[in-house]
Amino acid sequence: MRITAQRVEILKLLEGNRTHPTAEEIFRDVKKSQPAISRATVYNTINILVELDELRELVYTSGPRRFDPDLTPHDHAVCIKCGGFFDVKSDNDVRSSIFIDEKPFKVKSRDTTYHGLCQVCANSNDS
Amino acid sequence: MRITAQRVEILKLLEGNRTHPTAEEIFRDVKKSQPAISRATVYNTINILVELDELRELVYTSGPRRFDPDLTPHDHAVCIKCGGFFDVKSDNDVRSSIFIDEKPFKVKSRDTTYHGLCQVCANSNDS
DNA sequence: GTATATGCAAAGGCTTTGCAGTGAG
DNA sequence: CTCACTGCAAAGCCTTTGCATATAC
Repeated sequence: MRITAQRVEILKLLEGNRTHPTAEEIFRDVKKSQPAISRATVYNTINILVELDELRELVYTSGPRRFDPDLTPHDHAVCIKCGGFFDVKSDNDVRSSIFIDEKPFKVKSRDTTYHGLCQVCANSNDS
Repeated sequence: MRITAQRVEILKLLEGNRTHPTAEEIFRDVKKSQPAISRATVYNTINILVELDELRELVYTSGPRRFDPDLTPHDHAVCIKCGGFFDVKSDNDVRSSIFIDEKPFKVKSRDTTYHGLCQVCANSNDS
């Protein structure tokens, strides 16, 4: 994997990023320091990082993919009203093996997403 | 919600269906009994059923949406090699409330997906 | 009768691909 | 020097939308 100026900027932007950005958001932000960058480069780099397990692809329903550079085990919560995407501490261990019809399934990763209402939306009264 | 021949056939097809079909697969299968049905009708019906909580939209990464008419609490496992999609018994309860920065989040549903290798793929030796 | 559902085709959002040119190693 | 990466534009996949017609109630 070659180190290019574009990739350096993408990595800089992702480092410590807790906003769960979409590819489009990454593209928009990297454009500030790399005005000529193309979406293809962003998608290409993201896909390589996910492939290398250096970037986590989030798991949820609907909309564009979101990415998370935080590789420590944690879950996520999505507010069904405002769309907010939050980190949640895991309360159970990742099991290395589960059984399906008594046949073992070798777990590589586990993704848990809660769907519901965040505090702000739960307390607001608009329809 | 009106009962039309198309909807009856879609519901028949989904009833007891454990294949986690995509909209395209539902379209293809319903075509057998309703040759003139359009994708728009399938998508429309699916979306209404999901909205009414009569059909579960699965949560996983990549590819088209998959649907599950089994509304009892259970998790899923996806084989990263063959793409197989399996049901998994849940081993923990759905929590009705979690905390994010000490602020409550009202959980409506929880989705857990395991990514890994199914028994067949774990035992095969091809690259 | 009338509102809702249908089928079709077109458009839309997100992502990938093909290709010629560029630049890291 | 060479091969991987880039930017661009086009295409691709999945889904939604607009509209005229059909049909459940």
